Amino acid sequence: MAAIREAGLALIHAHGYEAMSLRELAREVGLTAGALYNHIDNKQTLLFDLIDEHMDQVLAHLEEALAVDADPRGRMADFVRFHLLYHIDHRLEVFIGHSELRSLTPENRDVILAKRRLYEDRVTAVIEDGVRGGLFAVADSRVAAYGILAMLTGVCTWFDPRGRLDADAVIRIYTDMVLKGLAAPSRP
Amino acid sequence: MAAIREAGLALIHAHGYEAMSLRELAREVGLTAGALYNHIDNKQTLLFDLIDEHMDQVLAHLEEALAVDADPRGRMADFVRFHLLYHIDHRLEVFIGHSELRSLTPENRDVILAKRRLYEDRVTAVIEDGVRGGLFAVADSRVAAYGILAMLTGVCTWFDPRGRLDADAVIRIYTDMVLKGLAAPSRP
DNA sequence: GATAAAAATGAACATACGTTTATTTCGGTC
DNA sequence: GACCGAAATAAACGTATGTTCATTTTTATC
Repeated sequence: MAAIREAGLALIHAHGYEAMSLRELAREVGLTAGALYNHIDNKQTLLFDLIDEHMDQVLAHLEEALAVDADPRGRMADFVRFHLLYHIDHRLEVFIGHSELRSLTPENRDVILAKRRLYEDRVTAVIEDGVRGGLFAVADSRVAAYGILAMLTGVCTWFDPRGRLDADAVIRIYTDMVLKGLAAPSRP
Repeated sequence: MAAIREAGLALIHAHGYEAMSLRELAREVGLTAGALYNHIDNKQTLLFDLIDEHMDQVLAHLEEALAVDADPRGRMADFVRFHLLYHIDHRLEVFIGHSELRSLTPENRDVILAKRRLYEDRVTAVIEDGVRGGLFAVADSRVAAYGILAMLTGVCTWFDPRGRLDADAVIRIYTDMVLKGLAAPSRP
């Protein structure tokens, strides 16, 4: 049931997974605690499903976003736009996907980390493409990818849709910084 | 008592503030639950003190790090080195300082956010200096500061002291990306 | 070695936890 | 309108929560 997933997301975000109570979640969706178990397996599976489905979604949308452009600079710009827009729209999932890795079963955590590595691999590959073509120059493509990912994901902590800057302005600023940060020194 | 603060840090990191138990904290330092109250005011104040003292420390060390160099490029490089080294050494505090803002009293949260703003202001000022001098070119110094801060702070989530790269290598890579990302187009 | 201050104890407070279970209610199909 | 599977209920399981308090133990000063 979608209402349970949504309320669960909000409650985990507000209290942390361990401290969030299934009784409060049930109350929030108009059920009693026991009745929840007609819709979820247990608390741990609820957390895992929330994060896992988010990972599947973001991976699928990433493929779409990267399929548009052939040039590494264009692909990187497409990626920056996609990552910012998607993460602005899914702040709770992103927060939980990082802070509650600790609460996952080792097996469940491994599943999520493998999917996250896939995401990082795709970004790293774009950078490596650019390096091979002489457009980018970085000492380590993977660390560069980590840096860019952290920088972009950081919008989740401060972006306000009704703030001084709208999403497009942020995208312009970040795209400029990322492309300049990766760029090879221009030939004279 | 330092042992309480250290164990509290580890327990909050492992379970989240709400779910961490004072009884377990007491057990960890060889006390009974009630005896804890000879050393701390209450659970909330323990959390606040942990974060607040971290903020004070990082602010003080930032001032030292920024006092060395006059040139904006040098100051930014100094900042990148400092921020990376300090955050690598204080991963638990950094994690809690972000993820457990939600668990602070509104008044306590405001205190922390004000200190964080001071930190951001200092970085923003360095960027603005560079922009004024024509060395840097960014559309918005504050957003650029947010981006750089998130990028650097991200090391906390993946850096492994015994991994493929040591801290100095990471510092070189990030310093290069940051300075290039901020740089004004070179004059012909 | 008495004394005073500081620290530790264990019990108590009312309340909450995730999950299971036997039982009742609900929705929709013949 | 009987029937059946799905969904909801209330109660129960043993255990845990932050904090207070009267009492006992430890520590250090003269």
